[in-house]
Amino acid sequence: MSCLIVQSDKTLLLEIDHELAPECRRSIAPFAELERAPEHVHTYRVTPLALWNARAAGHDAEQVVDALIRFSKFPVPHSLLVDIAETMDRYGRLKLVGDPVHGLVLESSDRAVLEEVVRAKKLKGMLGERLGEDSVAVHPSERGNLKQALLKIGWPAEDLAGYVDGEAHEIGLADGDWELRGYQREAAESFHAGGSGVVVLPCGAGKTIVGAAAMAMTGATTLILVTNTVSVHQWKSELLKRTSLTEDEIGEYSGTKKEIRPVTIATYQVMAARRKGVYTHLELFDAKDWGLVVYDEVHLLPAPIFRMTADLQARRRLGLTATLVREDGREGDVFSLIGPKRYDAPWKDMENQGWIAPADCVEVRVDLTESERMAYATAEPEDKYRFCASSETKTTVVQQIVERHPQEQVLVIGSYIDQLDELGERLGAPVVKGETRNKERERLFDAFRAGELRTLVVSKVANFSIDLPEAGVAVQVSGSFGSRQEEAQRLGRVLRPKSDGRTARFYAVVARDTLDQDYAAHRQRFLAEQGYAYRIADAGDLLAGEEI
DNA sequence: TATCTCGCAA
DNA sequence: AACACTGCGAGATA
Repeated sequence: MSCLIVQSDKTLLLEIDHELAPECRRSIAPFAELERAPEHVHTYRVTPLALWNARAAGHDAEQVVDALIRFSKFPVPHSLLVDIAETMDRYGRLKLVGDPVHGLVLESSDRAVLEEVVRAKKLKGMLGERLGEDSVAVHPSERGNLKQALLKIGWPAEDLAGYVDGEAHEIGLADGDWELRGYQREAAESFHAGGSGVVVLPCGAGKTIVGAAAMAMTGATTLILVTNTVSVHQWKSELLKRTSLTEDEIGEYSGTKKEIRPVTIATYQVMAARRKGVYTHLELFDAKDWGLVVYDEVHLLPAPIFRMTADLQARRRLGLTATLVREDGREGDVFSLIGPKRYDAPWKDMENQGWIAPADCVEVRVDLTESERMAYATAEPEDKYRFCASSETKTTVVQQIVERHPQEQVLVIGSYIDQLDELGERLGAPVVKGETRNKERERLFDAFRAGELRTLVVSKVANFSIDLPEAGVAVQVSGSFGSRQEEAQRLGRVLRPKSDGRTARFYAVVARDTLDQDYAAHRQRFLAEQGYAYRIADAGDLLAGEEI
């Protein structure tokens, strides 16, 4: 009848072919993380961080328990339900509040918890004078570090200490031939009500516009931190288009320009740049009395920016991202330093509303040749992935795939330059890689956009370049080991809605029975969590002319 | 002053 | 565990 097996080790097994599976996935996604996603049964894990995010979003333990019981095939282990209730109850047992006399105070209605915390070695030096049975003073400069440390020892504090307003600066949304979409408004409102936190939206869903709406609601000077200079320019032009802000109210702070204006857009790199061990651009944080700090692509936030953010806890902070997963496992630091997840729009919901195109994902499995198999077996461990990912046979398969879609524009994406050069030659398509001059990139991207170029081969530049054109079909031939966010970004390249509503295709060409296959499985996890199922096809069938 | 090229860090 | 790509900043070139 039902589709879920709930185990006492906090793993959930979901039978994905079951008719209730999509509904079940949607119910458990807020508090469970996808761990493994093979063909028939997906494994989720109920993690503390996911439970706390759910809690911060206003879900209570009862809702979580209900979801598990509703979909479970067998009686749910009682110990697990107790554990979930207790874990969720840990969030907010401690509260950080502002105090007119002591500045910042950590308080708890549970004295035992406070005793435990006061004695914790990891919190040494962050706490001040004991104010009473249920409260202790906190050094204001330790607000961020304390939250980070409390999360690590399993007692995440709810931060109710409020924010400085910052220097007021009126920002309105521009009138024009556009409207804030429903989910964008909800996201901005949900952020504003929470004060700080993260908004998760798929690529192309208009994160910049959510940022603009949040800025309008805050009505204060804003510092926007972004990953690269292309993004600096994109934010600026988008803000000019969508808000009342004018050219001279928006500053660029990067390697080449150092403008500080009521709204300033800076790169992470310039902030993280050190000269002889000292950060040279810290003055930007104090240059204005910022009322809001926006962190674009928060899943890529570099370590030094985390450290600086720990000192900015009195300012409102908005994190924007398409995937909250970080390959370095610092999700907890995002939670404690930027804030909990305030809004999350699953990709499939966006698809149902027509904001992104439906996509058909196919994993094409290729056999290594006899000689390749031998070479793979004897290769040094550090060469193994590169070798199997760049198998000769893949080139022929990619050629076939491109021929199968004569009406579509195709992007071929990979990670190894040798392989891509070879592919470019065989397909008669230009290759855009790191060494391609900016002028040349622009020319090729324009030609592709204009439809003069049907096929384009791109390297890892696809991970950074925002003005890369979109396509109807993407073929991935190799990836950065198991990077989930890279996979998500690459799929994003085909998700712009098509004028006739047709489905996009995403092919991952993978060498069978090798490391390539293992990494591919790992990369697909995030997208599986979003409801994308990969069909598995055999390259032999494809080459024999069969429909796949 | 503007633009390019390079080494470096992450 | 390895590769590709990026931005910064400084020095060179015009």
